[in-house]
Amino acid sequence: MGRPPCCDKSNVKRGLWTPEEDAKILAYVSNHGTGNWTLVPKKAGLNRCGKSCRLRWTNYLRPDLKHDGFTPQEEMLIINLHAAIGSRWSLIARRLPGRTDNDVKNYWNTKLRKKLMKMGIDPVTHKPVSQVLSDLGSISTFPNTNNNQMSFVNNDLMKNMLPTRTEPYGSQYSSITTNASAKKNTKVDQIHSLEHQYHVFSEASSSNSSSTSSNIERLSSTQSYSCQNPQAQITTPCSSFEWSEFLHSDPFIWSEFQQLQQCDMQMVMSPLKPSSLMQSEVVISNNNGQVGASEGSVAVTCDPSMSYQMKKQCENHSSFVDGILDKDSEIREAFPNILDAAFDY
DNA sequence: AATAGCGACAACCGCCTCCAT
DNA sequence: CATGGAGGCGGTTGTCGCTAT
Repeated sequence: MGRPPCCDKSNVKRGLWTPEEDAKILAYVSNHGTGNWTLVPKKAGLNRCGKSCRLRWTNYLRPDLKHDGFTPQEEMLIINLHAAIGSRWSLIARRLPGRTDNDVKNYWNTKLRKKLMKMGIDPVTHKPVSQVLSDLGSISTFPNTNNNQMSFVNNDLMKNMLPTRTEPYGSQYSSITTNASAKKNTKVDQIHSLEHQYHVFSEASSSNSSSTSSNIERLSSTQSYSCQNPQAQITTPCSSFEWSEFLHSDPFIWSEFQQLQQCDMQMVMSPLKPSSLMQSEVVISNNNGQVGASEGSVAVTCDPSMSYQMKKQCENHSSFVDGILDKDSEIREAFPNILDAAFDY
């Protein structure tokens, strides 16, 4: 037999918390600490569900929480992490001291997602819209599904498809797209290769979303994941995904994140990108221009001058948009009829 | 002044995994 | 071993305050 119910759901207060209720929670936690939340309502004299008490504490009352606005650095970190691991808000929040998963989730939904869409970036895949449309075009013969990678295709996005030049942005995207711009003369198939690698990772991470919290921790293993998402198998020929491969090419997610946290915030803004891009381009530095690579890891270049260049790129907001437009041109050259293609949504 | 529209954020809902019984 | 609640999580809804009309 299981445990007894934590509370009578039909007989507990719901809705916004009063200062008095907050005070009771705070008093209880200061005396007894956290844990065993089912007992908290009774012991603290609250007519609330224990689960509700726990949420109130973790999302609002915890003394280590920040209640001020998100900084640009935090904003960039959220975007970069979302690009890498998707909407694992609790994992993202762990990288942001004083922020909760609810904070991050709300900030993403109310601000960042719209911001990216306005810039012509698909907030799901973090790719330029035209690039995603080309991907969609290539799979347009398949039946419509609930694949979340297509979920962005809505009127709001379509209205904002074209990148604007007014939105300031210093980010990974600046670096990504500047590099994309630098690769202007690379062959189309090389571009496709990079896109494919990115796709493989995106699908691998999204296809395991049901196991949420443990995924990133598992990154330190060399376990091989296969694509479980049927749509992923259709859209990408990913028979399997080697986390070890990804780790060796991505110093950000890979093991020593704390090391990165000691670095300059510009480093934190370094992109999470397809492996072949990462290997030659990621530059990480701290104030001394030094960073130690952990055992068994790929050495990470530390170059203060490069960090400075990144900063300049970030300050130069137009470079990001220019990069997007350059990438756009590449795609349009490769798929001249991309915008004429009929899509099945 | 009234109110519709919107953004921000707190809180809830439903699902999943873990674990006590 | 089976059951069912606790805790954790992401998605969604509700509420409040501000602004435009």
